[in-house]
Amino acid sequence: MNEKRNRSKVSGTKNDRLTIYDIAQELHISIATVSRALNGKEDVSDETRKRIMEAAREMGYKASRSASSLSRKEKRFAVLFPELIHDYNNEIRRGIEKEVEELREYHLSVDMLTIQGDPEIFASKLRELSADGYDGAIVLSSVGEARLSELLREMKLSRMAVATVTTDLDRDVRVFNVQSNGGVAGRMAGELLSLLTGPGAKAALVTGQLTSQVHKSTAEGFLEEARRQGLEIAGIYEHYDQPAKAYECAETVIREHPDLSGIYLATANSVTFCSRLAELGYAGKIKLVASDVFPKMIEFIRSGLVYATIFQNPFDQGRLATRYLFEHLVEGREFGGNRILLDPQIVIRSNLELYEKKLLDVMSEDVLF
Amino acid sequence: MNEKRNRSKVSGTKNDRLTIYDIAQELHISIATVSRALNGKEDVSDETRKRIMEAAREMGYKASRSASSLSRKEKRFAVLFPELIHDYNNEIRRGIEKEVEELREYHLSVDMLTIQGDPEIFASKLRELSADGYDGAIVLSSVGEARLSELLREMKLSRMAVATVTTDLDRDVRVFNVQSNGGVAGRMAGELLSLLTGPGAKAALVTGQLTSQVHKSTAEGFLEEARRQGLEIAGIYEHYDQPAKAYECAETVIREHPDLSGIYLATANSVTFCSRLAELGYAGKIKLVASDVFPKMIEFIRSGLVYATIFQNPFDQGRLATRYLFEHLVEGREFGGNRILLDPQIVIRSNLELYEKKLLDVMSEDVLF
DNA sequence: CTGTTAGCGCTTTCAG
DNA sequence: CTGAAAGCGCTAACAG
Repeated sequence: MNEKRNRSKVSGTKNDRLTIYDIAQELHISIATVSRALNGKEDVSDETRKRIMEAAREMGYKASRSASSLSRKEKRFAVLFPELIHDYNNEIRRGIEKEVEELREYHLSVDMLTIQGDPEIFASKLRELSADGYDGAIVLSSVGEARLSELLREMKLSRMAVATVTTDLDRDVRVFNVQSNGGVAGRMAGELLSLLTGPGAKAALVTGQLTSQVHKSTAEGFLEEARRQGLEIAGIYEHYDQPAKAYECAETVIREHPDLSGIYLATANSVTFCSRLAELGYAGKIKLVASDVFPKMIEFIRSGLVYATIFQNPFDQGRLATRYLFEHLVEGREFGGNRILLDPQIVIRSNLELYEKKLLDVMSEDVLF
Repeated sequence: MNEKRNRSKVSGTKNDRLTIYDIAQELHISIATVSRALNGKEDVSDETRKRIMEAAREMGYKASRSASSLSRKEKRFAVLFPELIHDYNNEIRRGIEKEVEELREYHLSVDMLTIQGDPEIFASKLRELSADGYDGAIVLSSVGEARLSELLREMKLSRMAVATVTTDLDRDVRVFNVQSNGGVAGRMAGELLSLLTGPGAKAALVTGQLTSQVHKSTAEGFLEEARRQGLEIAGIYEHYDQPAKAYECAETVIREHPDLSGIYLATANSVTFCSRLAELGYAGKIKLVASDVFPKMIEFIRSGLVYATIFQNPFDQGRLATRYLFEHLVEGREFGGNRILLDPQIVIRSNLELYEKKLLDVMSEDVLF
């Protein structure tokens, strides 16, 4: 059979690796079959496949990523962005691009697509990609999570794997989701705000819209911690990420609660709100805790208008989603439909520079990777 | 010459990669020579080497890590730990082990050594390893940075690359160093403490010993920010990481400054200090900001004895050092003798669970890598 | 459904 | 100092 194999002869390579040759030998079959079985290809009898899988597990076989990516066909996936690219999404994109660059070494190619923000169009694009033989897709849909889930469920994308970042779909139509740990972020904001205003003070929550799952858990975390800290919640305001609404919202909030001590701005798009608040002369008076770090926010913190912001790590979200989808596609890594939550971080003036640096392309390489 | 090469024929592999074949062809030499030159092997004439390097650069050649690690001899390096393994070093070790496991795929093998903490012994061990053909070493020496630097400079470890974590050596005797951004950590502590105590309050700094470079920059950062925030610095206390000294130190501090409002505990080994302070009845009275997260510290924060702690990410320090040393060894990545500084993070009660989880082996996979 | 075989891109003997 | 050739471990045609 595989007689050509004469181990322990050449190269300085140490000879201890367990390969498909070993398991083929053990089972008296060819390496090709082993390879096929291990990669879940169709053309293997159930019987044989079972024996192979079992042997592999028992012998503790672990495929060599190097060898496989050297011979494998290129894996392809697409990234679907909604049309509206704001700072946050842009950071996610940068994270994806960064990781893609590293994974090119392993024979991955990725196409970035911008899609008009309507669940129907997203769905049909996905179906098209699937038909075109794409192996996977990362979806960043801004709206219509429920509707899109429904559509995807109906069409059953043959073999294409879908992952989501920040915005999520139903568990059964995607492999995994990566987002920030909203619950903890909300609680951190609550704790900081209470520290800033003192106990028993009056605080408000300003957010995008609560129908979004991420925003909802952030809000819940905040309210929970606020309660714990004895903050009085004056109200919850949604501005639907529309500047006009946010502008108006700022006025409404202070009109309704002239004695307000603090506000948690739970979404990244609160610039207008902040600016308006400052215009109205509330700069130092109301303590602000915000979300994320983007150029405008850096100014706000530096000037003291905003005391702290909770960084949600969009860059790493993109990066991780890319890597995980790759591992799923190539190595069959499973995620059980789980959400992968990244740690939010507190940014105040003294560590602001670290996050400012991340925004530039400097990136200084660190962590992680 | 390399006639066996017939590109664009087989496999589904896309055909666009620039390989050593291309550059060999271009220069009318063999791929073996190209490979040798690119890897800095001895046996290549200066003339040829120069031509090859230049061609490679011009053509934008980038070696395939997969292909190389598939054929390469195993790279070996050693990790030298000081005898005293406390929580912090242990986390570094875990980080190293984690990364080593991932890099085994790329033919890396690592030995962990525990060394008696004396510069002379460290040096002679390093010289021995170098003679044994080790390609690199990561050093975590606890004391005698200056002396060890001197010894290493004298002996000139043939070709072995040395990297350091946390504790550093002189730039010319190691390739790079990884540590936490002490300066920023100190400033963060300063800002938080000032927020907790209010402006103009009296605060003290308690640290291990200031001869260590990391601790020194942390202290400087703290003092700078304290000044900025208008904190009055009552004093700087060193306890040399000795429990007995720390115990005593707690008493000294409150005796000398009964009106103290806050303390920054700048090193990880301040448990005794904290406990003693609590015993003396100063639990709620003096605001504490500490360093790092380890089991005992988690309790302190949960109970409110310590308000915040600055996490210095030892796990990632170990991990990154390992990866970078690997990249240096295998891909010739250069660091210009630089320090690689990781971002310190603020831990308060509401995000404590995230860091607690990191300590368990759960690690939940996230980031980074 | 299974086996044979030709590489992926690179490094390392082994001969000159 | 340089070249030829044999693999590293795996996958993808291509035959059966």
